[in-house]
Amino acid sequence: MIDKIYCAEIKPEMERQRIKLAGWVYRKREIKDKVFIVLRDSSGIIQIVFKEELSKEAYGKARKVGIESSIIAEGVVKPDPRAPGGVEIQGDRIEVISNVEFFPITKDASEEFLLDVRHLHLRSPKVAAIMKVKATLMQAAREWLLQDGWYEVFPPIFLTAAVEGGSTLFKLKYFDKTAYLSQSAQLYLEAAIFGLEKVWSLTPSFRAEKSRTRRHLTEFWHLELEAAWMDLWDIMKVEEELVSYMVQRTLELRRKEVETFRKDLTTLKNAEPPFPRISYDEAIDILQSKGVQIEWGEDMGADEERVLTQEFDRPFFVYGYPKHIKAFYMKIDPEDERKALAADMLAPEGYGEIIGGSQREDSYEKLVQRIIEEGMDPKDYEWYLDLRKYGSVPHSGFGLGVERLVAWVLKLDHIKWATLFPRTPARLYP
RNA sequence: GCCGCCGUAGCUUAGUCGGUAGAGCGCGCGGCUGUUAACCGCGUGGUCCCCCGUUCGAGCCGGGGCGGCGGCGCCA
Repeated sequence: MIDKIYCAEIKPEMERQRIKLAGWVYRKREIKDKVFIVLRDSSGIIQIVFKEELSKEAYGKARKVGIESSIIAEGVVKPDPRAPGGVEIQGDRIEVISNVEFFPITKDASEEFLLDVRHLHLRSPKVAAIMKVKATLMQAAREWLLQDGWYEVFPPIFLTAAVEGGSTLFKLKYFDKTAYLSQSAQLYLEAAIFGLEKVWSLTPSFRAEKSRTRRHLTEFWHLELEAAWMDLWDIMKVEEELVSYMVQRTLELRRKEVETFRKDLTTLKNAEPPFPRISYDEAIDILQSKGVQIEWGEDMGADEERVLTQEFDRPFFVYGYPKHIKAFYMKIDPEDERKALAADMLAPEGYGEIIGGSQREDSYEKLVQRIIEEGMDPKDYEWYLDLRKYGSVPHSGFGLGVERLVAWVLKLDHIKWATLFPRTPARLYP
């Protein structure tokens, strides 16, 4: 590792100090006997001036270097009001590690082109800022989970057939058998709670749906929690505490990056427990009062959800959905057989669902009945049903879409910007 | 699966009535006493997505195909 300092570490107080930098040429401007190079590294940018009078050799090399070339430069710190950021480097040495003739990304690139050259786009400070925020959100999640006593587990990604509507699963050859890519670790986490009680996992999930929306990817990162002895209300508390900690911690550690994407931090700052809780019934009432055409029993579509999220200035829960629009493994509300003990967490500002959670059906008989009702075969769920045969307990869990959370936190217009190499029905490369 | 839109230079695009395909950016050369995605001048660069048809002549009109984008459904 070379002995260099980061661009962001350079401060006006370091005047006259000699320093070494390594990074990439972000901008270059030539004026008569000077070359201005704005150098970029993972921390930020700094301007280096190469003057012919200071070093003819360095000046000559700097003149020839192309955008995005990798270089090592040396010089002296000099505060200057004309420099971006108020400080610059008077450069007298430059070593060109790898020169670039021409860099494909220029100022008029379309979003589509940027995705075509995503491997090169990743070096932009804006993308780096998103990835830093994503990393910090997950760091915060780990901090919270650790201090609250949750065990991280590592569930399988290869699955056998028939879990929750096979049409959304990616199919692949597994020697002489057929396997599917996991779309949720949930069933496996449910098995894990019998030994560990409170477990979580972070895995990729795959959905073979040709969804063309700003909140769907075919591959996304899924943070899932499952806990024994918790009912729906317990798990909702976990959800709001976790999300709140992730958001507040990120505001603390990554304020600068967050602010480059959103000016108004209100909804983030408001994300403190308790989050508002409204029932599905209340949600329908609100929508009907807003003139939305929706009847009790119908699922909320994207349009309805958007209207609802605009009624809130922080994340909120909708609980008590009709059972027929929810998954078979969710427990039926004993006080109202039409409903499932399910709750979604929706982000405000039009973002909508970031968490789907529920209390799970823990009775063997009822679960078998639900599987049959949904037109599925209990034989396909033998091991899962076993969990209800041998020491079944009340338990609950949820799944959080990591990219969806990032998209809301940074007010991104599409969750694909929250991932390194987005996978959509049409995009598998790069 | 359904609805809508779009394919012209490396990128972003203009292209009138069907008549030799134009610009900006990038890149190259030159200029400029401190630039801020610098600026100025000159130069460089085309399978007009593909096929078929109409026509003396198609980027433009007609038919078919392929690819992509936006939205819905599905969901995290």
